[in-house]
Amino acid sequence: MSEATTRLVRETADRLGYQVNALGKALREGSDGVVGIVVPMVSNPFYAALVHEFEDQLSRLNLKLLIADSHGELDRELERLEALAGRRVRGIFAVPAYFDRSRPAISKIARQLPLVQVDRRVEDDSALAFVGVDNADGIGQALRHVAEQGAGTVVFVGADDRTSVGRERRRAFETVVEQLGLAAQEPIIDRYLFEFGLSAAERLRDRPTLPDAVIAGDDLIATGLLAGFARHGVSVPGDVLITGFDGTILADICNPTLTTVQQPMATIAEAGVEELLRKIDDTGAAGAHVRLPTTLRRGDSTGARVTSSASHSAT
Amino acid sequence: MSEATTRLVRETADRLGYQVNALGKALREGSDGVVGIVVPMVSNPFYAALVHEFEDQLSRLNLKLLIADSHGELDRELERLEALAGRRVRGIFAVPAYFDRSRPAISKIARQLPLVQVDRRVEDDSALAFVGVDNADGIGQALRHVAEQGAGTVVFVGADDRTSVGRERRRAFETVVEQLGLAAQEPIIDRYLFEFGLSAAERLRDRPTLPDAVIAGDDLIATGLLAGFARHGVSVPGDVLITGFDGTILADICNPTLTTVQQPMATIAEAGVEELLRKIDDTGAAGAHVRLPTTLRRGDSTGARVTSSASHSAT
DNA sequence: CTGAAAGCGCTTACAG
DNA sequence: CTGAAAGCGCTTACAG
Repeated sequence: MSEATTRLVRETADRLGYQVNALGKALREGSDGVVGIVVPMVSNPFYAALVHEFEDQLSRLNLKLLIADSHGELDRELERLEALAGRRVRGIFAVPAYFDRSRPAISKIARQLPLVQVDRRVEDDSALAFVGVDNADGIGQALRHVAEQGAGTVVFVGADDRTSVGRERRRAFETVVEQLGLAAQEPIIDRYLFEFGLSAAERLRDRPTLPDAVIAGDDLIATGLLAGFARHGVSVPGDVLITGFDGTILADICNPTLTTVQQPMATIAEAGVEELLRKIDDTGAAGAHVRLPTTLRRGDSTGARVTSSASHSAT
Repeated sequence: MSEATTRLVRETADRLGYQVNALGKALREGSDGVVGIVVPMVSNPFYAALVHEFEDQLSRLNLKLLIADSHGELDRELERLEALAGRRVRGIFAVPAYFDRSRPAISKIARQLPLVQVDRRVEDDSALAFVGVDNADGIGQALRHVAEQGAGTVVFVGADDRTSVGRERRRAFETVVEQLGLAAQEPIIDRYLFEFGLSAAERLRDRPTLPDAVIAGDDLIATGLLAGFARHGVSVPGDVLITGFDGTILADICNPTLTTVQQPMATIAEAGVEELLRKIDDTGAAGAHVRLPTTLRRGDSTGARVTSSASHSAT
């Protein structure tokens, strides 16, 4: 076929506005260039950032991202997973709504197509791939930091055991508190919401004694605590120290800025995509569990930092 | 066909894990139950919230949402729009990256399938549907409010004319300032980023005189200004008042809380879905332009509110 | 090397 | 009322 013909065909196609029908292509080829992700709540800045990173990684591989929101509800999660599977997406990233109750749905879908759990996992998931952070070590970093800042009495304000993340952070808190010989007040447990942090601040203020430091389950709770304490005239870090978890933009926006356990969002997305590609190449591949390290990101909520010039002159 | 047979078929299908292949269904039917949305940045809390509302509205109609991120870049936007069109989605919601340069891509896609512009629009778009807020009135609400709080000199810190929202808010600022007889300092113009607000605060502090109030182009810029002023010891609302725009969760999280122009996210999604359904029903339907009203949401960044009990006793 | 046919999984319209 | 055929748009494998 001559070059001229090729050009003519292309030009005519363009002129007529021809566009490949991705549906026909996908049907013929068994799947198309779409990957799905199911998150509990896109409006949580952590998941928004994570989705952003995944979208970025995937677009380099010419893959599109279909985003679904489970609202953290079991039936919605199943419906979303089945909708994605029914569309024969190449693979699915899932942040399970529940540690225990999401297991059947996640396992079922994982039997049908490549699936990688992200951030949270379900129980007995040795056959399933997972990419997330070392939550226990993250909480350890936060606790050691406030201990160094002089905190003796601490309290955990976080989420319940319904999610793997909730239970991992909560248990790590108890373990590390003991290791460090700190005193722990009764924890306050609910959900990852700003409003919860707000009300938790009130409950803490009403206690006979305020703890020296509050370890929050995530940045939303931490910023809620910050706002709640501000309303009630409790000074942070003057009266109490606060740490968050995730390292979202919220930590910059609040005042004082928040000390938080930084999750490596870009690396999570990279590792997640890598795992998914592995599963796509070899459907029988065992599910690897990837635990990435967190880093402590210091803000002003755990005490004013010694400025670098001052710290130099002190040395 | 007997009931027993029906049941047997269903049970067997279930046992074998049969699942309708949405691809075949879609190919046969010409389209499937998927709607696409292209936003400039999912990690902007405003767009995250908007996506959340759209997802909510659509799921009631059994429609799935395919989310794409243009990063505010022209080529990426075109690529995403074409990918969605190639998949023969039912329709597309688009937040155009540019007022002028996005026009060809948006128009082209809109000729192929139902498309509704959301939040931002392109120029000469009388044929295209649009749903957004009355930005001019929103800026008016903010300016009248700071004027009532005693501000005489004001400044606009917002985004440039590349987006319809940027130009609408900026021009409204100039118009209303004149109407109210306020004095305006030289505006500072860049992009909708927290970091920009941060640097703008520094530039304002370095001016010979601080304005009485800063009208920010959105909540990200406003919270950036807040954080920037806090770092440089400028008191808000003591030394300067600040207003935001959007009404995101950021307005609650910052300290002081932010007075902001609240966009009715849920109503925008409702109206957007309604317009899209109209276009789907009647492809030739003229593109309606829906402008929804904003409301002023008062925070502490424009002066401590008189508490309701105090205001009652004062009356 | 070119061109026509087969088939992905579905649903609708039609023949029996 | 039941069952087989046609066709959505694509790509791959095969016949000419």
